[in-house]
Amino acid sequence: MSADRATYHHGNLRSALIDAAWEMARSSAPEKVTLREVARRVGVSHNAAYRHFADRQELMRSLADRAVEELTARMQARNATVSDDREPAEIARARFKETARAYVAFATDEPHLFQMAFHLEFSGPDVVPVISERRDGPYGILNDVLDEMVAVGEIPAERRLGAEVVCWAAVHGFAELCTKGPLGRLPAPEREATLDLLFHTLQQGLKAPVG
Amino acid sequence: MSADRATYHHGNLRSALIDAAWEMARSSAPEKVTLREVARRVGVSHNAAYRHFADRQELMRSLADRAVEELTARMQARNATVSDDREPAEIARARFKETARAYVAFATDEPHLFQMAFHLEFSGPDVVPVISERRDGPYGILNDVLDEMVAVGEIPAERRLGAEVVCWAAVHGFAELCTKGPLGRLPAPEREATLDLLFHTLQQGLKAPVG
DNA sequence: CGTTACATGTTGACACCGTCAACACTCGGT
DNA sequence: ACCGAGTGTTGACGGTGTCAACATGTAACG
Repeated sequence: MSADRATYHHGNLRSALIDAAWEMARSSAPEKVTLREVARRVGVSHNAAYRHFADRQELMRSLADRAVEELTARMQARNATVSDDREPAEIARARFKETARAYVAFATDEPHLFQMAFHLEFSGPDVVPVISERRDGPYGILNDVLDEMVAVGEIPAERRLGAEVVCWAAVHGFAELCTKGPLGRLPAPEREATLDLLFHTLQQGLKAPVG
Repeated sequence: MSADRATYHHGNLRSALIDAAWEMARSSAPEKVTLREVARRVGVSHNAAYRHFADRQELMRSLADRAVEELTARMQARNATVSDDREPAEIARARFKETARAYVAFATDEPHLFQMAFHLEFSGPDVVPVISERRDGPYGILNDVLDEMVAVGEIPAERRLGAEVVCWAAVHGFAELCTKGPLGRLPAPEREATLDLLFHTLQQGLKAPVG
């Protein structure tokens, strides 16, 4: 009865818990997000969460899903900024760069959420099953962008297979090194320059016929 | 005095603790490595560790250092297997591939240790300061390999700057996706094939003059 | 309208964790 | 022989996730 809410029942505690946990996860590492503290912030007793989540894992998985959605949204948003009054090849390259930049920007702007999105334990077993055919989420956007690169002649069709994994690995690795790795204290301008180098390497590398 | 050891003083508890923690970290996620359980395994009371480590963090940092050393050793070992009775360019390419393969193999064979090695919180602030000039550790090996690639004509000298970051990001990202990401359930043969694709893309991409 | 079933929130307990303070033992130098 | 520093132990504290038992509000059905 320490609650300062009007009714005994909260109304929609589930989403309130997720929201509070989300704010918490934004400024702390995932493992610091604690069931009891979340409950405290919502003004509800510890254990109230157990009526809506089987255990802590399930709450965290919700956050992970939300983090992936957020990442997707930011990639899409940046993708949409590419003006289409240029030649197709240039547009395709711009889309490639911008979506990848959004990916890295998310990692550096919201390192904890980024970490969350790729916390294996939390993200369900269905983010991308093996080398999925899924076309939604970050993976789907990347696939679309690469398809456009092929359509536009920037990548030969026979190099398309597996290109999404190569690109994802490269960009994800860069983001990871910026977030938790030795590139963490790299100033933003140098980071951008290095990222451009990465783009250049990928684009050129994907043109060469497979030997 | 629940200890089953002969003397009251252990002898060299510090390294015994590290060893026990190492074995534990090998089969569990870093956050599951617990001071009390480590002490239990060594047959010493909880809190005994505090005579040798300021706190849990310090123990974990020791493990992270050791993990980086282990990774380095495996890369070097694999590097040494490259026979040198071929033409220089081929040798350089082989070294490039083998060290990177060792990196990924470490990640897939010992996912928890790999995770440990790159746990920002644990690894000291000196793994690679910014874009370091350090030549030891995995970063050093990579730099050596790339220098050889330049010396042998596989990479033009003007593309050398930043190449180590690009390669590291790509390989690290691939390893990361195999360990904690959506590539986790990718069968080994396909993983190798995709990794070869990554090598090819990097090698070709690093040849092209920077635009 | 009244009662009963169910969903939801609370309380209290348990085992585990990291950490601190106080105590106990051992050993090396005097 | 003794003392002090170094090392290991005990016990406590607050924090955590989780379970079981309980309380309360809501809705459905008579």
